[in-house]
Amino acid sequence: MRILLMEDDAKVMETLVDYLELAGLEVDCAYNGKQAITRLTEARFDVLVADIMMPGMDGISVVKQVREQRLTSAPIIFLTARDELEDKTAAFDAGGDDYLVKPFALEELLLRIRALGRRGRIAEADTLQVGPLTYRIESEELSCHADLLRVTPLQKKMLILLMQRAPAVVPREDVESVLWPEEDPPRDALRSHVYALRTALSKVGEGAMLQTLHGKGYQLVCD
Amino acid sequence: MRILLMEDDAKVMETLVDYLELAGLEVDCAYNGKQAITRLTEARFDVLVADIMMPGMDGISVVKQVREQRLTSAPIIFLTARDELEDKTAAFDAGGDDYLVKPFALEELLLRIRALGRRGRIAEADTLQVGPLTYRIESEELSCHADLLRVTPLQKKMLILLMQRAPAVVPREDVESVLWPEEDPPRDALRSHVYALRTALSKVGEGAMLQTLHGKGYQLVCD
DNA sequence: ACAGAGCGTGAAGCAAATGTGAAGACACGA
DNA sequence: TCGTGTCTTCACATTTGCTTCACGCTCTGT
Repeated sequence: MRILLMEDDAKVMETLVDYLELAGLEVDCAYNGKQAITRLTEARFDVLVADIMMPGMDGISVVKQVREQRLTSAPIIFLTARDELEDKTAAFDAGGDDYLVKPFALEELLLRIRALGRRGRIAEADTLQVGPLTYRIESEELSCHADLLRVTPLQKKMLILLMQRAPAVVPREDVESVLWPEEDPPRDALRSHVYALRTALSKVGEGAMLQTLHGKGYQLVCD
Repeated sequence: MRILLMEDDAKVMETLVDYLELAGLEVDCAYNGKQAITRLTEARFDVLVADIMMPGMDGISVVKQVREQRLTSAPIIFLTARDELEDKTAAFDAGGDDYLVKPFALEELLLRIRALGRRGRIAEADTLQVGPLTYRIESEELSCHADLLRVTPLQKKMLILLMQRAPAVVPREDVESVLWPEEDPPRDALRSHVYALRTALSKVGEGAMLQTLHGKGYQLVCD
Protein backbone atom coordinates (compact mmCIF):
# COMPACT_ATOMS: atom_id res chain seq x y z
CA MET A 1 0.00 0.00 0.00
CA ARG A 2 1.38 3.38 -1.02
CA ILE A 3 1.07 6.35 1.36
CA LEU A 4 1.79 10.03 0.80
CA LEU A 5 2.76 11.93 3.94
CA MET A 6 2.40 15.72 4.06
CA GLU A 7 4.22 17.04 7.09
CA ASP A 8 6.53 20.01 7.48
CA ASP A 9 8.26 18.93 10.68
CA ALA A 10 11.25 16.79 9.68
CA LYS A 11 11.44 15.03 13.03
CA VAL A 12 7.80 14.05 13.08
CA MET A 13 8.11 13.02 9.46
CA GLU A 14 11.00 10.73 10.27
CA THR A 15 9.12 9.06 13.10
CA LEU A 16 6.11 8.49 10.92
CA VAL A 17 8.09 7.20 7.96
CA ASP A 18 10.08 4.80 10.13
CA TYR A 19 7.04 3.37 11.77
CA LEU A 20 4.95 3.02 8.65
CA GLU A 21 7.74 1.51 6.59
CA LEU A 22 8.40 -0.97 9.34
CA ALA A 23 4.76 -1.92 9.06
CA GLY A 24 5.30 -2.73 5.41
CA LEU A 25 3.89 0.35 3.75
CA GLU A 26 5.52 2.27 0.92
CA VAL A 27 5.83 5.84 2.08
CA ASP A 28 6.46 9.00 0.12
CA CYS A 29 7.10 12.43 1.66
CA ALA A 30 6.04 15.98 0.93
CA TYR A 31 7.19 18.81 3.15
CA ASN A 32 4.72 21.34 1.80
CA GLY A 33 1.60 21.63 -0.30
CA LYS A 34 3.32 22.22 -3.60
CA GLN A 35 5.51 19.18 -3.23
CA ALA A 36 2.44 17.17 -2.37
CA ILE A 37 0.59 18.28 -5.46
CA THR A 38 3.60 17.55 -7.60
CA ARG A 39 3.93 14.04 -6.18
CA LEU A 40 0.24 13.42 -6.72
CA THR A 41 0.54 14.16 -10.41
CA GLU A 42 3.49 11.83 -10.69
CA ALA A 43 2.39 8.77 -8.77
CA ARG A 44 -0.63 7.02 -7.40
CA PHE A 45 -1.30 6.59 -3.69
CA ASP A 46 -3.77 4.57 -1.67
CA VAL A 47 -3.99 6.93 1.29
CA LEU A 48 -2.92 10.51 2.01
CA VAL A 49 -1.90 11.66 5.48
CA ALA A 50 -1.79 15.44 5.92
CA ASP A 51 -0.73 17.60 8.81
CA ILE A 52 -3.15 20.50 9.05
CA MET A 53 -0.51 22.96 10.13
CA MET A 54 1.97 23.52 7.37
CA PRO A 55 3.80 26.69 6.36
CA GLY A 56 2.75 28.64 3.32
CA MET A 57 -0.26 26.59 2.51
CA ASP A 58 -2.13 24.86 5.28
CA GLY A 59 -3.12 21.26 4.89
CA ILE A 60 -6.78 22.01 4.46
CA SER A 61 -6.19 24.30 1.51
CA VAL A 62 -4.00 21.70 -0.11
CA VAL A 63 -6.64 19.04 0.29
CA LYS A 64 -9.32 21.37 -0.98
CA GLN A 65 -7.29 21.97 -4.09
CA VAL A 66 -6.53 18.28 -4.48
CA ARG A 67 -10.20 17.39 -4.25
CA GLU A 68 -11.39 20.17 -6.50
CA GLN A 69 -8.91 19.25 -9.15
CA ARG A 70 -9.54 15.56 -8.59
CA LEU A 71 -5.86 14.84 -8.43
CA THR A 72 -6.70 11.70 -6.50
CA SER A 73 -9.71 9.98 -5.09
CA ALA A 74 -7.65 8.34 -2.38
CA PRO A 75 -8.88 8.82 1.20
CA ILE A 76 -7.22 11.50 3.31
CA ILE A 77 -6.39 11.44 7.01
CA PHE A 78 -5.76 14.72 8.80
CA LEU A 79 -3.35 15.15 11.70
CA THR A 80 -3.64 18.06 14.05
CA ALA A 81 -2.76 19.32 17.48
CA ARG A 82 -6.14 20.93 18.01
CA ASP A 83 -9.24 19.09 19.11
CA GLU A 84 -11.84 21.66 18.13
CA LEU A 85 -15.05 20.72 16.39
CA GLU A 86 -14.74 23.60 13.91
CA ASP A 87 -11.40 22.26 12.77
CA LYS A 88 -12.91 18.86 12.22
CA THR A 89 -15.80 20.32 10.31
CA ALA A 90 -13.43 22.23 8.08
CA ALA A 91 -11.34 19.13 7.54
CA PHE A 92 -14.25 16.92 6.55
CA ASP A 93 -15.76 19.67 4.42
CA ALA A 94 -12.52 19.96 2.49
CA GLY A 95 -12.86 16.33 1.55
CA GLY A 96 -11.04 14.63 4.41
CA ASP A 97 -11.97 11.14 5.47
CA ASP A 98 -10.54 10.89 8.95
CA TYR A 99 -9.07 13.09 11.65
CA LEU A 100 -6.49 12.27 14.30
CA VAL A 101 -5.65 14.51 17.23
CA LYS A 102 -2.06 14.68 18.47
CA PRO A 103 -0.74 13.04 20.45
CA PHE A 104 -1.95 9.78 18.97
CA ALA A 105 -0.63 6.26 19.06
CA LEU A 106 1.25 5.35 15.91
CA GLU A 107 -0.62 2.06 15.99
CA GLU A 108 -3.85 3.95 15.69
CA LEU A 109 -2.65 5.86 12.64
CA LEU A 110 -1.66 2.57 11.08
CA LEU A 111 -5.06 1.08 11.87
CA ARG A 112 -6.85 3.95 10.24
CA ILE A 113 -4.59 3.98 7.21
CA ARG A 114 -5.26 0.29 6.69
CA ALA A 115 -9.00 0.68 7.19
CA LEU A 116 -9.26 3.46 4.64
CA GLY A 117 -6.79 1.94 2.23
CA ARG A 118 -8.65 -1.34 2.17
CA ARG A 119 -11.77 0.51 1.12
CA GLY A 120 -10.34 2.33 -1.86
CA ARG A 121 -8.13 -0.41 -3.18
CA ILE A 122 -10.96 -2.60 -4.33
CA ALA A 123 -11.80 -0.54 -7.37
CA GLU A 124 -8.30 0.41 -8.45
CA ALA A 125 -7.46 0.10 -12.08
CA ASP A 126 -4.03 -0.27 -13.55
CA THR A 127 -4.83 1.54 -16.75
CA LEU A 128 -6.56 4.73 -17.66
CA GLN A 129 -8.71 4.54 -20.74
CA VAL A 130 -10.53 7.23 -22.68
CA GLY A 131 -11.82 6.20 -26.05
CA PRO A 132 -8.87 4.91 -28.07
CA LEU A 133 -6.37 6.38 -25.61
CA THR A 134 -4.70 4.14 -23.06
CA TYR A 135 -2.31 4.98 -20.25
CA ARG A 136 -0.62 2.04 -18.52
CA ILE A 137 0.11 3.28 -15.05
CA GLU A 138 2.87 0.82 -14.20
CA SER A 139 4.94 1.27 -17.33
CA GLU A 140 3.83 4.89 -17.77
CA GLU A 141 3.14 4.23 -21.42
CA LEU A 142 0.71 6.24 -23.45
CA SER A 143 -0.81 4.64 -26.50
CA CYS A 144 -3.57 5.34 -28.98
CA HIS A 145 -5.27 2.45 -30.75
CA ALA A 146 -2.22 0.21 -30.73
CA ASP A 147 0.43 2.80 -31.51
CA LEU A 148 2.69 4.16 -28.87
CA LEU A 149 2.19 7.88 -28.43
CA ARG A 150 5.42 9.85 -28.47
CA VAL A 151 4.99 13.03 -26.49
CA THR A 152 7.18 15.16 -24.26
CA PRO A 153 6.95 14.90 -20.46
CA LEU A 154 4.84 18.00 -20.06
CA GLN A 155 2.47 16.98 -22.78
CA LYS A 156 2.15 13.57 -21.20
CA LYS A 157 1.31 15.09 -17.84
CA MET A 158 -1.31 17.25 -19.45
CA LEU A 159 -2.88 14.38 -21.36
CA ILE A 160 -3.03 12.21 -18.24
CA LEU A 161 -4.76 14.99 -16.35
CA LEU A 162 -7.30 15.33 -19.14
CA MET A 163 -7.82 11.58 -19.17
CA GLN A 164 -8.30 11.43 -15.40
CA ARG A 165 -10.97 14.07 -15.57
CA ALA A 166 -12.56 13.00 -18.87
CA PRO A 167 -15.12 13.69 -20.09
CA ALA A 168 -15.18 16.77 -17.89
CA VAL A 169 -13.92 20.16 -18.99
CA VAL A 170 -10.63 20.97 -17.28
CA PRO A 171 -10.19 24.70 -16.64
CA ARG A 172 -7.03 26.22 -18.06
CA GLU A 173 -5.99 27.29 -14.55
CA ASP A 174 -6.12 23.67 -13.38
CA VAL A 175 -3.93 22.51 -16.23
CA GLU A 176 -1.46 25.26 -15.45
CA SER A 177 -1.31 24.51 -11.76
CA VAL A 178 -0.59 20.86 -12.52
CA LEU A 179 2.01 21.58 -15.18
CA TRP A 180 3.71 24.31 -13.15
CA PRO A 181 2.94 23.68 -9.46
CA GLU A 182 5.84 25.69 -8.12
CA GLU A 183 6.17 28.82 -10.21
CA ASP A 184 3.81 31.03 -12.10
CA PRO A 185 2.79 29.45 -15.37
CA PRO A 186 4.77 30.75 -18.37
CA ARG A 187 2.85 33.22 -20.45
CA ASP A 188 2.18 31.48 -23.73
CA ALA A 189 3.60 28.03 -23.16
CA LEU A 190 0.32 26.25 -22.56
CA ARG A 191 -0.98 27.21 -25.97
CA SER A 192 2.07 25.76 -27.61
CA HIS A 193 1.85 22.53 -25.64
CA VAL A 194 -1.79 22.09 -26.48
CA TYR A 195 -0.92 22.70 -30.09
CA ALA A 196 1.88 20.14 -29.96
CA LEU A 197 -0.26 17.57 -28.18
CA ARG A 198 -3.03 18.01 -30.68
CA THR A 199 -0.53 17.58 -33.49
CA ALA A 200 0.71 14.38 -31.89
CA LEU A 201 -2.84 13.09 -31.58
CA SER A 202 -3.53 14.00 -35.20
CA LYS A 203 -0.76 11.69 -36.29
CA VAL A 204 -2.77 8.77 -34.96
CA GLY A 205 -6.00 10.18 -36.31
CA GLU A 206 -7.40 11.52 -33.06
CA GLY A 207 -6.61 15.21 -33.26
CA ALA A 208 -10.26 16.04 -32.76
CA MET A 209 -10.37 14.44 -29.31
CA LEU A 210 -8.67 17.40 -27.70
CA GLN A 211 -11.26 20.15 -27.71
CA THR A 212 -10.87 23.75 -26.67
CA LEU A 213 -13.71 25.43 -24.85
CA HIS A 214 -13.20 29.08 -25.50
CA GLY A 215 -12.63 30.93 -22.25
CA LYS A 216 -13.07 27.78 -20.16
CA GLY A 217 -10.46 25.16 -20.72
CA TYR A 218 -9.85 21.88 -22.47
CA GLN A 219 -11.64 18.58 -22.74
CA LEU A 220 -11.19 15.08 -24.15
CA VAL A 221 -14.16 13.85 -26.11
CA CYS A 222 -14.90 10.51 -27.76
CA ASP A 223 -16.66 10.65 -31.15
CA MET B 1 -28.43 9.28 2.99
CA ARG B 2 -29.65 6.12 4.72
CA ILE B 3 -28.12 5.04 8.03
CA LEU B 4 -28.52 1.84 10.03
CA LEU B 5 -27.99 2.25 13.77
CA MET B 6 -27.12 -0.78 15.93
CA GLU B 7 -27.49 0.11 19.57
CA ASP B 8 -29.06 -1.77 22.45
CA ASP B 9 -29.62 1.14 24.84
CA ALA B 10 -33.01 2.64 23.99
CA LYS B 11 -32.16 6.02 25.48
CA VAL B 12 -28.93 6.41 23.57
CA MET B 13 -30.69 5.20 20.46
CA GLU B 14 -33.36 7.84 20.82
CA THR B 15 -30.81 10.61 21.19
CA LEU B 16 -28.91 9.45 18.14
CA VAL B 17 -32.00 9.02 15.99
CA ASP B 18 -33.33 12.43 16.92
CA TYR B 19 -30.10 14.17 16.16
CA LEU B 20 -29.37 12.38 12.89
CA GLU B 21 -32.89 12.77 11.58
CA LEU B 22 -32.79 16.44 12.40
CA ALA B 23 -29.67 16.58 10.28
CA GLY B 24 -31.65 15.22 7.36
CA LEU B 25 -30.57 11.60 7.39
CA GLU B 26 -32.87 8.64 7.05
CA VAL B 27 -32.28 6.46 10.06
CA ASP B 28 -33.20 2.85 10.69
CA CYS B 29 -32.78 1.07 14.04
CA ALA B 30 -31.61 -2.33 15.17
CA TYR B 31 -31.52 -3.18 18.88
CA ASN B 32 -29.40 -6.28 18.45
CA GLY B 33 -27.28 -8.13 15.96
CA LYS B 34 -30.04 -10.30 14.56
CA GLN B 35 -32.27 -7.34 13.84
CA ALA B 36 -29.34 -5.61 12.19
CA ILE B 37 -28.65 -8.52 9.88
CA THR B 38 -32.32 -8.79 9.02
CA ARG B 39 -32.52 -5.12 8.16
CA LEU B 40 -29.41 -5.40 6.02
CA THR B 41 -30.98 -8.10 3.89
CA GLU B 42 -34.09 -6.00 3.43
CA ALA B 43 -32.72 -2.59 2.55
CA ARG B 44 -29.69 -0.71 1.34
CA PHE B 45 -27.76 1.65 3.61
CA ASP B 46 -25.02 4.18 3.00
CA VAL B 47 -23.42 3.92 6.44
CA LEU B 48 -23.69 1.58 9.43
CA VAL B 49 -23.19 2.75 13.01
CA ALA B 50 -22.62 -0.01 15.54
CA ASP B 51 -22.24 0.02 19.29
CA ILE B 52 -19.56 -2.47 20.25
CA MET B 53 -21.25 -3.47 23.48
CA MET B 54 -24.43 -5.26 22.74
CA PRO B 55 -26.03 -8.14 24.59
CA GLY B 56 -26.02 -11.59 23.12
CA MET B 57 -23.87 -10.78 20.18
CA ASP B 58 -21.38 -7.99 20.48
CA GLY B 59 -21.02 -5.43 17.74
CA ILE B 60 -17.75 -6.75 16.51
CA SER B 61 -19.09 -10.23 15.89
CA VAL B 62 -22.03 -8.79 14.04
CA VAL B 63 -19.80 -6.77 11.80
CA LYS B 64 -17.53 -9.74 11.19
CA GLN B 65 -20.50 -11.75 10.08
CA VAL B 66 -21.81 -8.91 7.96
CA ARG B 67 -18.49 -8.57 6.20
CA GLU B 68 -17.94 -12.27 5.75
CA GLN B 69 -21.35 -12.74 4.25
CA ARG B 70 -20.95 -9.54 2.26
CA LEU B 71 -24.34 -8.33 3.34
CA THR B 72 -23.26 -4.82 2.56
CA SER B 73 -20.20 -2.95 1.42
CA ALA B 74 -21.28 0.20 3.23
CA PRO B 75 -18.75 1.70 5.65
CA ILE B 76 -19.12 0.96 9.36
CA ILE B 77 -18.52 3.25 12.33
CA PHE B 78 -18.02 1.72 15.78
CA LEU B 79 -19.11 3.34 19.03
CA THR B 80 -17.57 2.29 22.30
CA ALA B 81 -16.99 3.35 25.87
CA ARG B 82 -13.47 1.94 25.97
CA ASP B 83 -10.47 3.71 24.57
CA GLU B 84 -8.12 0.76 24.38
CA LEU B 85 -5.96 0.15 21.41
CA GLU B 86 -6.76 -3.57 21.33
CA ASP B 87 -10.43 -2.79 20.96
CA LYS B 88 -9.68 -0.53 18.05
CA THR B 89 -7.52 -3.16 16.44
CA ALA B 90 -10.28 -5.69 16.78
CA ALA B 91 -12.79 -3.23 15.37
CA PHE B 92 -10.76 -2.38 12.31
CA ASP B 93 -9.83 -6.02 11.78
CA ALA B 94 -13.47 -6.96 11.75
CA GLY B 95 -13.97 -4.62 8.82
CA GLY B 96 -14.81 -1.37 10.56
CA ASP B 97 -14.00 1.95 8.95
CA ASP B 98 -14.04 4.32 11.89
CA TYR B 99 -14.10 4.28 15.66
CA LEU B 100 -15.62 6.76 18.09
CA VAL B 101 -15.02 6.75 21.83
CA LYS B 102 -17.83 7.76 24.19
CA PRO B 103 -18.53 10.37 25.16
CA PHE B 104 -18.37 12.00 21.78
CA ALA B 105 -20.02 15.07 20.29
CA LEU B 106 -23.01 14.22 18.16
CA GLU B 107 -21.67 16.68 15.61
CA GLU B 108 -18.59 14.57 15.28
CA LEU B 109 -20.57 11.43 14.61
CA LEU B 110 -22.47 13.31 11.95
CA LEU B 111 -19.25 14.53 10.38
CA ARG B 112 -17.82 11.07 10.18
CA ILE B 113 -21.03 9.60 8.84
CA ARG B 114 -21.08 12.19 6.11
CA ALA B 115 -17.40 11.73 5.29
CA LEU B 116 -17.78 8.00 4.87
CA GLY B 117 -21.14 8.19 3.15
CA ARG B 118 -19.91 10.65 0.60
CA ARG B 119 -17.32 8.13 -0.50
CA GLY B 120 -19.60 5.25 -1.31
CA ARG B 121 -22.73 6.95 -2.41
CA ILE B 122 -24.25 6.32 -5.79
CA ALA B 123 -23.79 9.23 -8.11
CA GLU B 124 -26.57 11.75 -8.25
CA ALA B 125 -28.47 12.49 -11.42
CA ASP B 126 -25.98 13.20 -14.15
CA THR B 127 -28.22 14.58 -16.87
CA LEU B 128 -30.83 17.25 -17.24
CA GLN B 129 -33.61 16.45 -19.68
CA VAL B 130 -36.40 18.55 -21.12
CA GLY B 131 -38.22 17.05 -24.06
CA PRO B 132 -35.65 16.25 -26.72
CA LEU B 133 -33.01 18.39 -24.99
CA THR B 134 -30.30 16.73 -22.93
CA TYR B 135 -27.55 18.30 -20.85
CA ARG B 136 -24.82 15.94 -19.67
CA ILE B 137 -23.58 17.55 -16.51
CA GLU B 138 -20.15 15.95 -16.36
CA SER B 139 -19.05 16.62 -19.89
CA GLU B 140 -21.08 19.81 -20.04
CA GLU B 141 -22.49 18.75 -23.39
CA LEU B 142 -25.79 19.95 -24.72
CA SER B 143 -27.57 17.81 -27.26
CA CYS B 144 -30.94 17.72 -28.95
CA HIS B 145 -32.32 14.41 -30.22
CA ALA B 146 -28.94 12.90 -30.96
CA ASP B 147 -27.21 15.94 -32.39
CA LEU B 148 -24.72 17.94 -30.42
CA LEU B 149 -25.95 21.46 -29.91
CA ARG B 150 -23.31 24.05 -30.69
CA VAL B 151 -23.94 27.23 -28.75
CA THR B 152 -21.80 29.93 -27.16
CA PRO B 153 -21.09 29.91 -23.40
CA LEU B 154 -23.68 32.54 -22.57
CA GLN B 155 -26.33 30.82 -24.62
CA LYS B 156 -25.49 27.54 -22.94
CA LYS B 157 -25.82 29.10 -19.51
CA MET B 158 -29.19 30.53 -20.46
CA LEU B 159 -30.49 27.27 -21.89
CA ILE B 160 -29.42 25.35 -18.79
CA LEU B 161 -31.22 27.84 -16.60
CA LEU B 162 -34.36 27.43 -18.66
CA MET B 163 -34.04 23.65 -18.52
CA GLN B 164 -33.60 23.67 -14.76
CA ARG B 165 -36.76 25.68 -14.32
CA ALA B 166 -38.76 24.12 -17.13
CA PRO B 167 -41.62 24.23 -17.75
CA ALA B 168 -41.83 27.39 -15.64
CA VAL B 169 -41.59 30.87 -17.05
CA VAL B 170 -38.25 32.45 -16.17
CA PRO B 171 -38.47 36.23 -15.71
CA ARG B 172 -36.13 38.26 -17.88
CA GLU B 173 -34.56 39.77 -14.78
CA ASP B 174 -33.64 36.27 -13.55
CA VAL B 175 -31.99 35.39 -16.81
CA GLU B 176 -30.05 38.62 -16.75
CA SER B 177 -28.86 38.16 -13.21
CA VAL B 178 -27.60 34.70 -14.07
CA LEU B 179 -25.91 35.75 -17.29
CA TRP B 180 -24.40 38.91 -15.81
CA PRO B 181 -24.08 38.37 -12.06
CA GLU B 182 -21.55 41.13 -11.51
CA GLU B 183 -22.36 44.09 -13.69
CA ASP B 184 -25.51 45.61 -15.05
CA PRO B 185 -26.89 43.61 -17.92
CA PRO B 186 -26.00 45.09 -21.32
CA ARG B 187 -28.83 46.95 -22.97
CA ASP B 188 -29.88 44.81 -25.90
CA ALA B 189 -27.69 41.77 -25.56
CA LEU B 190 -30.26 39.42 -24.10
CA ARG B 191 -32.52 39.81 -27.11
CA SER B 192 -29.68 38.88 -29.42
CA HIS B 193 -28.74 35.85 -27.37
CA VAL B 194 -32.30 34.60 -27.27
CA TYR B 195 -32.46 35.06 -31.00
CA ALA B 196 -29.21 33.18 -31.52
CA LEU B 197 -30.28 30.38 -29.21
CA ARG B 198 -33.59 30.05 -30.96
CA THR B 199 -31.77 29.93 -34.29
CA ALA B 200 -29.53 27.17 -32.97
CA LEU B 201 -32.56 25.21 -31.77
CA SER B 202 -34.25 25.70 -35.15
CA LYS B 203 -31.36 23.93 -36.82
CA VAL B 204 -32.33 20.76 -34.97
CA GLY B 205 -36.01 21.37 -35.53
CA GLU B 206 -36.87 22.65 -32.07
CA GLY B 207 -36.98 26.39 -32.55
CA ALA B 208 -40.49 26.49 -31.16
CA MET B 209 -39.40 25.18 -27.75
CA LEU B 210 -38.09 28.55 -26.67
CA GLN B 211 -41.11 30.73 -26.12
CA THR B 212 -41.28 34.41 -25.27
CA LEU B 213 -43.88 35.61 -22.81
CA HIS B 214 -44.29 39.24 -23.73
CA GLY B 215 -43.30 41.45 -20.82
CA LYS B 216 -42.70 38.43 -18.56
CA GLY B 217 -39.80 36.30 -19.59
CA TYR B 218 -38.92 33.10 -21.38
CA GLN B 219 -39.97 29.47 -21.18
CA LEU B 220 -39.12 26.05 -22.56
CA VAL B 221 -42.12 24.08 -23.73
CA CYS B 222 -42.44 20.52 -25.07
CA ASP B 223 -44.79 20.10 -28.04
C1' DA C 1 -57.51 52.46 -33.31
C1' DC C 2 -53.49 54.54 -31.46
C1' DA C 3 -49.13 55.24 -29.12
C1' DG C 4 -45.46 53.33 -26.87
C1' DA C 5 -43.01 49.79 -25.09
C1' DG C 6 -41.30 45.24 -25.86
C1' DC C 7 -39.49 42.05 -29.13
C1' DG C 8 -37.46 39.77 -33.59
C1' DT C 9 -33.98 40.08 -36.99
C1' DG C 10 -29.66 40.55 -39.02
C1' DA C 11 -25.41 42.84 -39.74
C1' DA C 12 -21.40 45.07 -38.08
C1' DG C 13 -17.69 46.02 -34.96
C1' DC C 14 -14.66 45.02 -31.41
C1' DA C 15 -11.83 42.85 -27.86
C1' DA C 16 -10.06 38.81 -26.16
C1' DA C 17 -8.79 34.16 -26.69
C1' DT C 18 -6.74 30.79 -29.43
C1' DG C 19 -4.14 28.61 -33.47
C1' DT C 20 0.14 28.38 -35.83
C1' DG C 21 4.87 27.99 -36.72
C1' DA C 22 9.42 29.38 -36.18
C1' DA C 23 13.20 30.80 -33.48
C1' DG C 24 15.65 31.28 -29.25
C1' DA C 25 16.90 29.47 -24.44
C1' DC C 26 18.05 25.88 -21.63
C1' DA C 27 19.54 21.58 -19.60
C1' DC C 28 21.62 17.22 -20.15
C1' DG C 29 24.21 13.40 -21.79
C1' DA C 30 27.41 11.53 -25.31
C1' DT D 1 32.38 20.25 -26.91
C1' DC D 2 28.54 19.37 -29.54
C1' DG D 3 24.13 17.62 -30.43
C1' DT D 4 19.62 16.48 -28.98
C1' DG D 5 15.45 16.95 -26.93
C1' DT D 6 12.54 19.99 -24.45
C1' DC D 7 10.55 24.17 -22.98
C1' DT D 8 9.52 29.01 -23.69
C1' DT D 9 8.83 33.15 -26.25
C1' DC D 10 7.32 35.87 -29.93
C1' DA D 11 4.75 37.56 -33.96
C1' DC D 12 1.08 37.15 -36.75
C1' DA D 13 -3.25 35.09 -38.37
C1' DT D 14 -7.62 33.45 -37.23
C1' DT D 15 -11.56 32.42 -34.60
C1' DT D 16 -14.83 33.17 -31.16
C1' DG D 17 -18.10 35.47 -28.46
C1' DC D 18 -20.29 39.62 -26.84
C1' DT D 19 -22.40 43.93 -27.59
C1' DT D 20 -24.47 47.52 -30.21
C1' DC D 21 -27.29 49.43 -33.60
C1' DA D 22 -31.04 50.11 -36.95
C1' DC D 23 -35.32 48.86 -38.57
C1' DG D 24 -39.70 46.80 -38.55
C1' DC D 25 -43.06 43.99 -36.27
C1' DT D 26 -46.09 42.59 -32.22
C1' DC D 27 -48.29 43.17 -28.20
C1' DT D 28 -50.74 45.83 -24.48
C1' DG D 29 -53.49 49.25 -22.32
C1' DT D 30 -56.44 53.13 -23.07
